[in-house]
Amino acid sequence: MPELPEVETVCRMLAKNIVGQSLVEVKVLRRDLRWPVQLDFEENSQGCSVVSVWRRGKYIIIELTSGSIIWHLGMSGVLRLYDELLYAKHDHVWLRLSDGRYLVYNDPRRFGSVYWALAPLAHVRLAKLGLEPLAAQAEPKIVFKLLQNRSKNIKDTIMDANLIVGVGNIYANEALFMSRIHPRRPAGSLSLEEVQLLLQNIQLVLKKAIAQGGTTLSDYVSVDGKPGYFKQELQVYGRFGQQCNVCAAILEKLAGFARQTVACTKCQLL
DNA sequence: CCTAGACCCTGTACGC
DNA sequence: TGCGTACAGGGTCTAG
Repeated sequence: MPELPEVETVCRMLAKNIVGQSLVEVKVLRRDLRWPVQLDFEENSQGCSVVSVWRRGKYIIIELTSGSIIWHLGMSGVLRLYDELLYAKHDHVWLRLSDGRYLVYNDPRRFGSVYWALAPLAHVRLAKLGLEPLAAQAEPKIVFKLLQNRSKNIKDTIMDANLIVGVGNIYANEALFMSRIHPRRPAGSLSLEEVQLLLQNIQLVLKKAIAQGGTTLSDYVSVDGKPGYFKQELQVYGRFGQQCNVCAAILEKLAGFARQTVACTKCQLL
């Protein structure tokens, strides 16, 4: 399941492989993704050339000579380059490039979405996105202020893309463990020092995961079909019932969260 | 403005 | 073996 590091990995691969090429043919095989693919998607994007590929949060922006394609991979979406077109189950969109290769979007669960927009950052899905955790504006004081007066637990709060983008369930679990902060702590109760530590660890875990090509749990592969190698580094996610790598206590699965939450309640204090 | 909870979807894992 | 069910997850929407 693609999180920020996986999306970043895909963007880098795409930037290397498709910039400068034109989209010779654009085909949508299924329009009922998470949001319906606009009826004019093909005609808007077809014939344009790729200027650059970058991301905002978990949204991939393929900037074209006219407008941009915005792609969100959802949970199970995969963008891959192929030398030839081989129709596979759950292929929903493909783009034929001027070098003859195909960029194919496959997504079994169809939680992903794709749009064409003239100004991608102004798009309704992107306009209200929060801070980029790896960018310079993500300063502890700013994040501390964002968390003030919030009673919701810190774990679900840092996963809110309207505040901070790109921190999905895996990395939220990991960053809180690294910071020795209990997931159930009210977001507003964290001190500036704790916020600073948490932010540092969010950045650290994201950077490490990017360096390893992301985390492949089951379905994620990059553009070249290769998995990520961060799974072996996970300290808590998916390890409930196993021993904490720091204190050897048994890791617990905690209730009351939007997503699976695992913590060492001996290391991470309320 | 904030929060909790439902919802979208299908492959996988598990119990009987 | 096969069937049914719970679960996984990001992001959005609705109700309170």
